[in-house]
Formats: sequence, C-alpha cells, structure tokens
Amino acid sequence: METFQALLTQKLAEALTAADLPQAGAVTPATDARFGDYQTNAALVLAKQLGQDPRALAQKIVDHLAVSEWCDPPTIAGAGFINLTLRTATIAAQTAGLLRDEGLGVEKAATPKRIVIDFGSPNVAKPMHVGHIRSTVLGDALARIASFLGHDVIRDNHIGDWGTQFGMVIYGWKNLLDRAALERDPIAELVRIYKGANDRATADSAVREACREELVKLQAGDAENFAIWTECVALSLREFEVAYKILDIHYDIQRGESFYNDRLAGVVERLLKSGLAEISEGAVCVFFRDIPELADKPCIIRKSDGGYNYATTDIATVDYRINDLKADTVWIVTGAPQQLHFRQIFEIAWREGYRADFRHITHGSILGDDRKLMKTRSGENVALRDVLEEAIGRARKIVDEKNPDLPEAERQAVAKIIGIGAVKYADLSQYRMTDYIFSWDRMLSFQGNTAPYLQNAYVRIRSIFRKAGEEFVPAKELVLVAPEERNLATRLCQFGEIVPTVLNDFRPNVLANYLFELANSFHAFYEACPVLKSTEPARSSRLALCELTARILHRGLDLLGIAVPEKM
RNA sequence: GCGCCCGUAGCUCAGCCGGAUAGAGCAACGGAUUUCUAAUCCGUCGGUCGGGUGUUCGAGUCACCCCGGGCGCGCCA
Repeated sequence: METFQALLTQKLAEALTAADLPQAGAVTPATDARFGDYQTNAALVLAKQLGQDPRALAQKIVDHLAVSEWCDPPTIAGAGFINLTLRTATIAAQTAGLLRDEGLGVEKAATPKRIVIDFGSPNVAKPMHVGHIRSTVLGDALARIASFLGHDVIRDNHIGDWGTQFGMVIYGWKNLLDRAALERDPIAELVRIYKGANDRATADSAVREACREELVKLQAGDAENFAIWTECVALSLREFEVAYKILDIHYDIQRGESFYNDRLAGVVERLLKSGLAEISEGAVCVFFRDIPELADKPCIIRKSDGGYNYATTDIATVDYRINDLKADTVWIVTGAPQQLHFRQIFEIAWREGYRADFRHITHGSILGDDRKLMKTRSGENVALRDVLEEAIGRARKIVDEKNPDLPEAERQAVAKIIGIGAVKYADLSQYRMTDYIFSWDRMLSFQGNTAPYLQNAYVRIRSIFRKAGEEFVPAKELVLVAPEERNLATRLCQFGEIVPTVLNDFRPNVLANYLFELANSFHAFYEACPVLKSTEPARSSRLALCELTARILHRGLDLLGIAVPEKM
C-alpha cells in the first residue's frame, strides 16, 4: 500500500507540472508538530533555481496542490514551506488498511536485485571476539531488511581460512598439540599451539624456517598438512556455529579464502595480460597513476616470492560473485581500516569492466570504558562467547528480580532474548561509523533507547490481549480521538516510509530510532488511553492500535535480528 | 608526507540528499501509581554543534585551512 509520503510526493509532482514548474524539493515528515504532519521545501528550492520569490512560488504550488481528499488546506509558513496536515479520518483509514497488509505498509522494491552480502568473516583457528559483533550484526540486519524489501539476498561468510598463520598452526600441531585439550576446547588449544609456535619462532630461526616450510608444504598440497588444515577449519566452523545459533545468524554460503585458491594464478595472469598489472620490484602490482590519492599506493597481487595475498583472493572473489553468483550488487561489511584495500579492489573490478554496484560498508569499533579498543584486563581480545554469556547472565538476573513469578524454563528463554537483543540493539541503534563505548548498564536499561524498552512495549501489548482473553478481530474502522491515538496511528503509518530508507546509506539505526519513537508513542497512548476498560467504538479501535504496534515492533525488531518475548 | 574516519548538552548518542527556534536517552531536580507489566509516563534544568574562512535567502550538514583523537598507506589478512 502507498505511504502518505509517496502519495503526497506524487501530488506535489502533479502540482508542479500543473503550475508549469520544474520538479524540485521533497515531501518529508514535519520537523515539528506545529507544522502539521508533512512539509515540502519545493518552493524554496525553486526560488533558488529560478530566482523568484519563494512565498509567491509556494502560493502557486498550493493553488495546484490537489490534496483536499486527504489533508486540510495546505498552509504556507516561514520562508516558503508548505505544510500539510492530514485529516484524522485519513489517518484512521490508512491505519485500518495496515491491519490488512502483510507488509505492514512496506512496499517491495520496484527493481529487485540479487545482492551478495559479505559480512562477519571470522578467522579460522582464532576465537571470535567482540570485534566481530559489528560486522556480523550489521550485515545480518541489512540482509534481513533487503530480503524483506523483496531483494534476492545471498549471505556469504568470507571466512579467513587460508593465510600465513597456518605455518605456525601446523608446526604447533605437530610439535605442541595436547589432544585432550583439543577435545575440551578446540579453539583455545589452537590458539595455544599457535602462540607456542610463534614464541619459538621468534626465539629460534630454525623454528621460523620450519614454520615457513610447513606453510609451503600446505600450499603445495602436502597430504598430511592438508589434513591438519582441514581439521582446523572444521573445528573452527563448529565453534562459529555455536555463536551463530545464539545470535540467530544464518549464512547461505560460506566461501572462505581457500575456496579461491585455484583461481589466483588465473587472476594474476589475466591482469598481466590485459596490462592492468605490471611487475615492480619482483612483485606483480596494479598501479593507479591517474588517481591522485592512489597514485603512490599500488596494490600487490603477487608477492615477489610468488605467493598470493588477500588482494588476489578478493579479486577472485569479485569474479566469482559476478560471474557465478550473478550478483547485481555486492555489499562488503567490514571495519573502516580496510577502506583503502577495497577502494583498490573495486577500482580494479571497474577497470576489468565489471559494472556491478560494489559497496564497502564500513563500521567503527567497539571501545571499552577507557575509550580504547575493548580488551580484557590482560590486554587480550574479549571473547565473543564470554560477551554473549554475560549478556544472558545479566539479563537473567534482571528477570529474576523483576518477574520472580515467571516459571524457571521461561525465565532462561526470556533472558536470552533480552540479553542478546540488548547487545545487538546497542550496536545497531547507533550510526555504524561511530565508535561506541560498550556498557552493560546502558544496553540493559529499561529506560531510553534500548532493546529491553522496546521489548517491554511489546510485552505490555501481549499482556493486554492475554487479559482480554478474546481473539483479535480487526476493527473495520478506527476512531482516533485522543491526541495520543492520532500520534500513535501516524507513526504506525510511517513504518513503510522508514524501512526502505535504511538501505540508502546502510543505516539500521534509522529503523532502530523509528522503533524507539514508536514504543514511546505507544507508552504515551498506554498511559492516556485505557483499552479494555473503554467502551465501543474506542475499545476495538484501541485494540487495533495495540495489535498493529505489536506487529510492527515485532517485525521491526526482527529486521534488526532481535526477538521479542511474550512475557518478561 | 599522503589518504580515510570521527569531534554536537556533564555522560552516551541522533540529526540521509543544506531548510523553520539543533533533538533523544542517561544523570540531576519536580510531579503522576490501590496499574491493561511504574520494567512506565509528564515536566524542569542543561548547547559559541572542535576553531576559522568561504559558498547562499538559509550551514551541525557543502568547500578550503587549522586544532584534537583514531586508523590506513608494495610484498600480514
């Protein structure tokens, strides 16, 4: 169904045409309730373009603006804004329509795309840590939103399963491995042998050489080393799955770096042949001499020792995603430090003739109280496992305290929903580029822009329906009398306007912010308007508002990868 | 040296293509509750948007220059 914004934008376009004016400006939600529900700055934009008086232009537009079916007469205010106030009956009718719309007002994308989303990408033989939260949670949310909008999404986990660290790991496996420890906690043991090998290599050049030889053997396809590598990968994948299950993350494919091994030689050959790459100081490089900021930053695609690096792999990955997966668009979600690298990769792809839409979606870091990268007291990365466990543990304590009547089994399930939701929401509710300070107290607070606050709004609604003890029958018509009712209904109608905008600049925080405001409007409504005790037709109407709020909170949080409990 | 990101209230953060008197939350203070989950709501206090110059009817937003913080820059990924 069409949103108010889309409708009014259309009407504005028609008015401009009728007034013999060029298309300009936009219809946006009003910045202040005093200005009605929507506003347009079209007259201001045109005034600049045409060098005419803005208020006169606004009047000219208003004269042709045929919105009387939905709005009160438009008003001109300030420098030349046109303010539009929806009639309450219009909002009521639109809201009633939402009840019958599975998409809750969100239109499918006009031109669905096949989108490969590369996110998460942990490294094998290392534990996942807090740093993985952002890419994983952000990529997952974008994937969910893109799917909901009707795109064909392929979620790809580009696992770091091939690198020079395997020389150390294999050396350690052969010389330092404790099988029992490996059984108990595979990743911890892999880390231990890696560190052990690294320490020895630092102290002893013979060990360093031995590690290097193990790597060369692996790369040459040595059976024993390959088997060790295979096992390491399998152990790591199992570990990742544990985290993904808790986080409710799912991938369609997991093409690790090793998947591209047998394509790397071809990539280098092709780039040399086409002249895009050249040999410099023994290495094969791509130069960008015509791009000033990249002129002194070549991209090495084959080292002077003949080895390939991650640039080579990423070029092969581009090939695969475009040629094999038939992607229209590729989104790569990683931390900001990799910007230069992907700038180069995309530039090479462009020069090779690829015309897909490549997006590097970067994000900031998670900081500790000291405003530095979040670490443990001993300076280690904070294990993701520990973070998730603590989130659930802390949520459990709060549930125990606030709702001791809840049965034991339910309490643990609720604690997981709240704890994991809090961690995800803390991340997604902020602009992705901002570094944020990790704080349990803030994310688990029931006040303010947090997951528990939103979940609580949902729970309160469910509580109403449990108490009502009747099946929900959507009201045919809504009556919006109290300002809190009108305000809530208006917000409900905006869900369809907000969701698509998230993908404009990959900002799930826009959706989070909307949901927070929705919950806020609901709570205000809840305080002011009794539901079950009210008489008809208000009762049915209010139940409908409750139901819709619940549906949108549920769906909106789901788009962020966050679940809702029925009780908490 | 070159490049990227960030700097908004005491704290944590919003503010997409430049648009009306810069917004939330937390903290502080003052109210509302024998409740449909007060796990909430309402109000008050709080800002030279790091600094400067420029572009224009209009700049937190755009351009340039500084300051401060983070990160990246040929053979790690």
